[in-house]
Amino acid sequence: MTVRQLDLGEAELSVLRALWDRGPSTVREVLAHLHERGRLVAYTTVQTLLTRLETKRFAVSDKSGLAFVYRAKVSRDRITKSRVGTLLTQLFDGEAAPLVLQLIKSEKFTPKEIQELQSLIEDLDTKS
Amino acid sequence: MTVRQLDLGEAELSVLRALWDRGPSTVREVLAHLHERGRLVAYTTVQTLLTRLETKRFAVSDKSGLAFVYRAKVSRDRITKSRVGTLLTQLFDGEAAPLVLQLIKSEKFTPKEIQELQSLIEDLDTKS
DNA sequence: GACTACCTACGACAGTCGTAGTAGAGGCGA
DNA sequence: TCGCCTCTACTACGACTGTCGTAGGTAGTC
Repeated sequence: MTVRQLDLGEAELSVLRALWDRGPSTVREVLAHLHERGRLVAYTTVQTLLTRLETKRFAVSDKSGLAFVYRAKVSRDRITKSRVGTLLTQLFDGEAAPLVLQLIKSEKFTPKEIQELQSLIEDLDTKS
Repeated sequence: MTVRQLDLGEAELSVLRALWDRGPSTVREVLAHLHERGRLVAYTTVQTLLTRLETKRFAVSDKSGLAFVYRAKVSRDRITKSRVGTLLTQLFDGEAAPLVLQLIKSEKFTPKEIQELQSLIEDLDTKS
């Protein structure tokens, strides 16, 4: 069946990110934002993507001025969680620990981040 | 352009996982494996997916007996890293720390895992 | 009023994915 | 040998995605 309704393509996600980063924006503003980070798409492409985001209920639009202003309707956190959850299911049998371990082994962290990690884990430790 | 050659669909990934889990397998064996975990696809669907995996160089086949035997050609680790990398890029600007923090906050860990995390982080700490 | 610039609506198109059917070859038991 | 079972090769097809082009409205400007 493939009912993957909570699904965002990569391009759609980049547009949604623009809305998260900029706040409510017009097509043109999103376009500029994308161009700034090297995604050289056409105006109408962005328009299509925003329309699709709206169809999928990830964004809403309202026409206050001349052009429609789009606003994200899902939080970054929600999408993030969903994506991470999918990854976990698909690759780690839903277990978070292996992923965390791998990340810690293979990625770099600043001392500050390490600090933060440490205190978080100590919290876990005392709670359990 | 969208040249995302290292891309696997969700169904393709589930087949690849079967190869990782079972080792070299025939279509029928993969099919049985998938059925066991509730993915009720048709024989020919699995066949198509395996063919596609081979086309994309994620698997190889050889006909030793009656049927082709497929074998994963990429490691679980490689795919995992690539997937995690994509996620990081798309949602966390490539930074691992925010993801780790979120995972630690929102997921559950066993005492043993916490232990392991702790010692890993201490290692990081002394290295930096 | 006509020109120009910008906006939206809609259609299109190719590539990917998930899913599967059909045709035909090869082996094996009756 | 005949028929059946299983396997492979091919084809198909709809949904989804990424990417745009064109047509047509609207609003200042000369």
